[in-house]
Amino acid sequence: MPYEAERHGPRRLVGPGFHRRVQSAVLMVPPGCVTTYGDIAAALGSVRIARQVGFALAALPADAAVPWWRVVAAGGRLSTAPATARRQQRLLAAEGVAVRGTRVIDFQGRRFVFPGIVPEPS
DNA sequence: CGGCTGACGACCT
DNA sequence: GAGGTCGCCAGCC
Repeated sequence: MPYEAERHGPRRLVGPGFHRRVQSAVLMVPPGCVTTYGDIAAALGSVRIARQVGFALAALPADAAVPWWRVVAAGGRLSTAPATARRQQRLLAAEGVAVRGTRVIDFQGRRFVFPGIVPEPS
């Protein structure tokens, strides 16, 4: 599936290669499901770059065609930035994903597992 | 090239 | 459960 943001012109696309790889991964997550920064990091090749995944999403423009709200922290917790967390909760609720406090209800059941996710080689 | 900045995650009180 | 510490590393000056 092509990268939807790409069709809207270069200005919508958050540039560098790493950011694009993160966005491609997020686009795989279907509505009503969630994934974690760590899972995306693992899908990209290293569980150690979970934090960079977060920064890449933070750099997204407001009009990016990327469902960033489906990405939560480990254990189904929402992001630590309060303003972001509120927006995220509202967007998740619109997809039928309930949140109590800062945690997704039934996180394991809602979790999207990336195909071919492999633990770090060396 | 070097320092700064963080939507994380694991672990500790 | 609710705080804090620390290692992690890609971008951007």
